Amino acid sequence: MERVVLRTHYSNEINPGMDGEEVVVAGWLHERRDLGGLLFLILRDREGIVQVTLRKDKTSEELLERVRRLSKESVISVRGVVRSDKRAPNGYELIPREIKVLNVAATPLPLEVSGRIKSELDTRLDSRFLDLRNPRNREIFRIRSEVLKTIRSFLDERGFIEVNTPKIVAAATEGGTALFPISYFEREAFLSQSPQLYKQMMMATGLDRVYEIAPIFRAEEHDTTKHLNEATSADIEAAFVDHEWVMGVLEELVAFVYENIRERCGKSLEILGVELPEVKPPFERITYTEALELLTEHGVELEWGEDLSTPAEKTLGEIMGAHYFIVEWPTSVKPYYTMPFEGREEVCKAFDLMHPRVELASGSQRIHDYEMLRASIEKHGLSPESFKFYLEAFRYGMPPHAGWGLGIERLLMTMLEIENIREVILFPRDRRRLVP
RNA sequence: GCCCGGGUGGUGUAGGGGUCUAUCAUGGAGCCCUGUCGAGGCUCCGACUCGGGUUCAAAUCCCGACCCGGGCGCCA
Repeated sequence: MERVVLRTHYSNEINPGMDGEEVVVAGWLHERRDLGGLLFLILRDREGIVQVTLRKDKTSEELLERVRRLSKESVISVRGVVRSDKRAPNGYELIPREIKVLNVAATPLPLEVSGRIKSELDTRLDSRFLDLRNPRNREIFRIRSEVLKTIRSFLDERGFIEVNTPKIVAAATEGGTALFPISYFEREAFLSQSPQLYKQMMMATGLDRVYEIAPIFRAEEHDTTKHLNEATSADIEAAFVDHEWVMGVLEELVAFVYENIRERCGKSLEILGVELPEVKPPFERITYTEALELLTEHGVELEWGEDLSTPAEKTLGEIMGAHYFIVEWPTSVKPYYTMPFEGREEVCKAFDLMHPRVELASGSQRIHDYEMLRASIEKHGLSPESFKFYLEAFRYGMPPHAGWGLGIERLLMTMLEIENIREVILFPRDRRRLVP
């Protein structure tokens, strides 16, 4: 049986030097320009566009008829001969020998794929598959893929082991954020808000350095351009190190991601119209108390012990102007597993990595002493009983350890200067949106 | 959840008591055109979120619902 070839080349694999060669390209009918005796079809694939040129006097009536009324965004495969011509886009065009119509697109389209008429985000998300045919929107996801690869290779290089922890968990273990309850056979369970407890338990195994890139679920009813109810978190945890060490990993990672994306995603960045700034570690560090003083100087008053409000975060971002760390947080605003400073228990070894626009990551050195952790859980008004499975790991030899969690969507939106976080995730889940 | 703004053809918009038989662009249907590249020209098609109210008259004003955007809150 003969194999049907629907594609031999992507559009970017063809050049004017291939004049006379036969190729098969496949994609979507981006545009049709009928000049009467001349008909141009613009085919779009993942890598760009190809012009297919049909001359009325040199093309069979049958072929002309097939494409003349073909709707935009229909799927076609074109077998044709490359013809070098400087009048054509990219310097070449295809003279078709055969055009297969693989699927006809219905009309009218729910949005303008060309991007000539900008649709609202809501309209775009309703027809996300079409929205992502627009190169500008699609390239975000190429970069996203490259960012994830970069993070993996960076952490692999440093001896981290990738792990997968459960996303269905037994209880609202950490307190704080709201969880999504689900039905788990005869019991109630929850979607995991963070791999925190499990990655810490990994420190009691001897795996030493672990990371996980996975979804996190938060049932908060936030309604902003920087929150999602299902997001992606890159988490690390490392044993025999302190918070300073993991901060170093974090800032070097962020800088490496910028450098790598600049190097490997030049074309995508160009399509997005983004020029990545130089990001050089070490990032500036300010203590929580210093942050409050800075804010006071700029007319934003906060009580010591309060978490930063959105306006405070914005003002600080304007002052700092680049990535920075906020360190030495009040112990009271950070979770129970955070290690306080010895001798001044009111502050702890926690840090937030900030981009001028938004918080990117937070982490800390953890409490590794069983009794201390137990006491801290109680102090936070939580019950050690419900943390038994976690606490057990601290009874039989838990090394000192530290870690952080980095929001992938936050990283992407700040890197690519995208206003709404929903744009950097394929199918965002927010307060109102569950479909598609 | 609170505050502010909004909902007009498939998409994006103009219009803010009668002049609306509702503007423009894009799109769709069709015709013309041999070098388009946001092709061009001509013809046609297609809309006032829903429910109540005010008024001689409502896309326009009022009330409610639903939906959208922004700001905030919530969120280690």
